[in-house]
Amino acid sequence: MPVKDCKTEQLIKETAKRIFLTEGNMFATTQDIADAAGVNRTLLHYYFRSRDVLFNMVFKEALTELRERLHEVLGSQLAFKQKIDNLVSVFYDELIKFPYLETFIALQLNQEPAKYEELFTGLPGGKERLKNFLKEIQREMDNGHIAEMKPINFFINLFALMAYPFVARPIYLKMFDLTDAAYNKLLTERKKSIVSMLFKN
Amino acid sequence: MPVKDCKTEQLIKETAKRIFLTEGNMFATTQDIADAAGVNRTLLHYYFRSRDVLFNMVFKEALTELRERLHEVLGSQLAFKQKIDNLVSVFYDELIKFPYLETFIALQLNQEPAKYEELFTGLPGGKERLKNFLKEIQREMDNGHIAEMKPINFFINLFALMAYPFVARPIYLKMFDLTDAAYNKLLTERKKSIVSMLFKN
DNA sequence: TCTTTGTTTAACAATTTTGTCAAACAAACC
DNA sequence: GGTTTGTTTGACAAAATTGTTAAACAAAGA
Repeated sequence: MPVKDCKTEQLIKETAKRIFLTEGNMFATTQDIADAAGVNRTLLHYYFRSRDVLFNMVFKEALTELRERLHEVLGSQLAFKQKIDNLVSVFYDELIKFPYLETFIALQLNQEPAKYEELFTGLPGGKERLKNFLKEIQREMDNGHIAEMKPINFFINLFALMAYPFVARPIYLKMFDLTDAAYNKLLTERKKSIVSMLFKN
Repeated sequence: MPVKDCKTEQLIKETAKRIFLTEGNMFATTQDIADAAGVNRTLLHYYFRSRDVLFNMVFKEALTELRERLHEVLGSQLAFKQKIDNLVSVFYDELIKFPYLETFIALQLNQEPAKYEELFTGLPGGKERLKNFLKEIQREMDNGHIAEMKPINFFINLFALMAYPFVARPIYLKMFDLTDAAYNKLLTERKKSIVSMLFKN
């Protein structure tokens, strides 16, 4: 018998990830994905049974990976500012790979909340680590390092400044007649300045 | 003959707007929309010919309205800070009505750029007004009122801080176990603080 | 070589969604 | 009342998409 190589299975999954999360094509059909992967459409059903299973697997994997990386950063023993620095780097890496991950999760979570429940409760200690991070934020405010606000608002600001420019890229390309390269340069410059925007100086 | 009342036509369009842009259900079928509007599905085709036409009309109308309102604010003769204040108010109003408008435009613009071309070139004087606003931002930096950065980054920051919390609402509801009411309160608080976040004090 | 196991394919079936059409209907106007 | 014009409906057709099956195929081991 031939060894289970999983090569085709992996190829299909990676292609689906690219189409859904990198290119942001929510409406891609099984045929679209099969074509992009260069395989027969039936293989998609052979390995994943249905489009829905593949769709959810792709999200679950991508979000789990992101969550684990952020979890690690938040749990590190670094100084606050250094921690934020790492967080920006880690999240930027993810955004470059999957700029539409957050958008899709948000849309899906709105449509079928039950289905994605586990994605937010699956990692043990996640809630605690998040709460501790909010406390850390509060401490930094008390120390006068960052402006006074609800810690959760600081958290949202941080992610807004990182994620939004990736999601809204097509709009700003059109709006300001920018090339992809020019926009990428802008994103790189932003990366350096996000931390300084959030801290008092 | 009966007077053309357009009542049903309007009802269908408003319902589609609600489903697509307020509830964020991109996958809604013609049947879904007809059911939500309480009309026969054939009427949707009678008035709009196809799902695609309706889909595009909904976007075009919503975006055109938003663009005109922003255009007006940008063109006003108010002081810079007051102008930003107005902009936040206007954009917040739109986000409450259609939180998913920007997301959808971004996704669609990525998939079929040609189709949405006109939405960005249709308003005469739009580009100039935008350029002037960027110059205004530069002047404020020169005067030391806001931190030094590329004006376009100030622009993106402004919209990131406004729009992202609406788009990512479902994620934060889950992540921090918040009720809709609590999140709305958060959004209201943010509204007041967005301006102060962007300006030196 | 023959069997076993897993992979790939084409053809087919089922389902879902979209789009069409003719007929029924309702209101204004003669 | 009958005509006209626009509206609404159900039945039907077409298209697109998903899912299934049986058979061909390939590689490894007895």
